[in-house]
Amino acid sequence: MDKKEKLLQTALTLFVSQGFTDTPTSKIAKEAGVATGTLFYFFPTKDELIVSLYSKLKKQAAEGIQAALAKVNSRKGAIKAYYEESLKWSLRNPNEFSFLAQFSNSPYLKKVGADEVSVQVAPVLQLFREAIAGQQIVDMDVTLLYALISNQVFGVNQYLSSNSFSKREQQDIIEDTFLMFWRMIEGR
Amino acid sequence: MDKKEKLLQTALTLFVSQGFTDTPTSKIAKEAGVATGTLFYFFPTKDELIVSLYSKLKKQAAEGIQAALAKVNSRKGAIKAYYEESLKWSLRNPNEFSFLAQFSNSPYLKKVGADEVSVQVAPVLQLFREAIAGQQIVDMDVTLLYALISNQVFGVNQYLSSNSFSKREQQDIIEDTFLMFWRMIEGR
DNA sequence: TGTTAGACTGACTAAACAGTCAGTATTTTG
DNA sequence: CAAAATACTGACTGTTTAGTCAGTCTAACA
Repeated sequence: MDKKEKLLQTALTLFVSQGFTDTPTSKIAKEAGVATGTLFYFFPTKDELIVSLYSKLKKQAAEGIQAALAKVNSRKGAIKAYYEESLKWSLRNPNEFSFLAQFSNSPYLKKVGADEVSVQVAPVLQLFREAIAGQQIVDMDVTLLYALISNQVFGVNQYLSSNSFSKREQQDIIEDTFLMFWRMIEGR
Repeated sequence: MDKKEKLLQTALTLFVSQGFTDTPTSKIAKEAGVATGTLFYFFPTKDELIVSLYSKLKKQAAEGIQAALAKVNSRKGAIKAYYEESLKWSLRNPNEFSFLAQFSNSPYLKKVGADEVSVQVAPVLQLFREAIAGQQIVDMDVTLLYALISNQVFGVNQYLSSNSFSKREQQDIIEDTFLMFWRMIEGR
């Protein structure tokens, strides 16, 4: 496998289990089966490795979720698809999700361009805007709606991943909590 | 002032702006106006300093919020009070809140006893249990309800603190979002 | 007043770490 | 094939850092 890719993958595992700063670059290189110099050949500094990993995962997540949106036509269906796919992605990729959570609550977040973050968010905001225009949901700042849906996804993920449910039960909880979310934001 | 207290306070500020591991103990001591040895006199290791700070803040937050609960009699009122006070505390204490968020998403969390965490949560779970028994809200796992309310608080805090609203506007948003939350969880 | 205990000091050290670099292997190109 | 560019190596270094320790200061008590 590509050594650069192997480094990112190893770094992910180690970062999730020990945190950014308690994971020495030497250990990442060793575990990935490459020389220390190689790590710095691809990533000039440790910080750039961390930020690269963030960008890669964020993009990866967004693509998977965005793909599911395309298959839907109704507006409520699109928001539901976004909710469901976000949750399913996070359950399928617990390490990736945990890394993103840790990163987003750390001072590293500042090292990422604000526009890089907003690009991923834009399509969801658009979805909310259309639903407001169509009077399907309450008329409020779409960034607040985005904060609400993201954090509900986060909370339900927390709940699902700290219990051991069957696939069927998970699916039910995902659907139930989406209906609750929809009830929360729907107009009237 | 108490040097131990001064150390905790200084550590908080530095941790929030630079992260745990990019804040050397030497800097904490210097900024707090004490010798390095003093820091290790009170906290045997840096990790214990971090965990102590977590425990202190968590307790502090819980007390403030719990106090407001006592003044309320109705059940919906109690849940509303919990929601409002949590948000207000987090807005009044942004550094403290940011530290707790960072800590909770870091591998340090494992170093805190599980029961220490659950003690703070118990009264809220009880509140939900009673509301379910009284058929005021949907009958679902109270820990899921807890995950939902906590994360909604977190999301609304995020929104409020990244915009500059007047006190009045803040209050309105807090109340509106609580009503939405209630609509989400109320039984039929 | 002398004794004792806790608070506090800061120069010091041993270990760990990010990043370098001079050089070797491998692949691409002309 | 030669030459050039790129991928990769790992021993090494300068710096930073958590934590130590031998000893000082303060206050209370007997």
